[in-house]
Amino acid sequence: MGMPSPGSTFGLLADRTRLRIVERLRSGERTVGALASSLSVCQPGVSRHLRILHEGGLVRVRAEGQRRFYSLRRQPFRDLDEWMRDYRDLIEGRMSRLGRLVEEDAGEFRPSARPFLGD
Amino acid sequence: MGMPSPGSTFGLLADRTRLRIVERLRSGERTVGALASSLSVCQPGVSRHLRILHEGGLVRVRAEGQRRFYSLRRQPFRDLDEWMRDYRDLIEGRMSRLGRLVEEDAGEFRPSARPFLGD
DNA sequence: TGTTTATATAAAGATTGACATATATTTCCG
DNA sequence: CGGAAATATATGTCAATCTTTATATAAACA
Repeated sequence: MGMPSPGSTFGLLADRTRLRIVERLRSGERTVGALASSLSVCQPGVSRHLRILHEGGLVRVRAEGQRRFYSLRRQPFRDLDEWMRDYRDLIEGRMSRLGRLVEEDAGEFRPSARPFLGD
Repeated sequence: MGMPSPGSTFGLLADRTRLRIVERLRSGERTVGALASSLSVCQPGVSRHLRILHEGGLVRVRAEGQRRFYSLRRQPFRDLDEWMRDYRDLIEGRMSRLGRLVEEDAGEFRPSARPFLGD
């Protein structure tokens, strides 16, 4: 459990608030207060999520006086990108024969409670 | 809430078992039983996770007799790839000025319970 | 030193989510 | 038709997680 794997990164990004935090950090480092006010989330909430993100290796912190500047680390995103590479064939439509069989229906998608039966 | 967004996809992939299922499906469609035995997860468990994946739009189903063949849909992965595009600059080290300031430390990373103070 | 600002942690309640066991449904086959 | 195979659902339980409120720490400042 040294390096954060894509699997655990998914868990970090699965939370709505955390994802919004990460997207704010995409353009550069931010303080806790800046995040809290810009996201209209209470400060302890932001702190807690930042702690989780930090423990998960997604962000780093830099202290300057009383303020803490959080920013994204690149490694986990690099790992995510690497993980996605295995799905490039799927993404670009190049499927194995087995996959192609069902990929060709290409019909519209509609989620349903029942995988089948219901239209 | 129509199309599965990256955000919700992260939630789907956050679960260990579901991620393993998805990775099996990467090479083509599989039946529930095949997944259950190959992953050593009980069949109801696999069915349940497949239902969640289906409701989330990550997989489709094809019925053939008593068996159901599950396979990956490409759209959510395409969306994921698209989402990652916004992080390409970060991944490749091209950061905004603000980001670069902290990116340059490039020191080793070590998760800790306390974001600071510790070491 | 006392007060304000910025951030972290604690505690408690509510919600969600996973897992295992048992059972129902559908299809195949003799 | 009756049994077996494949898959889905229901239920009860347990653990993890999020949210809020209150409080603690730590630095800045007057």
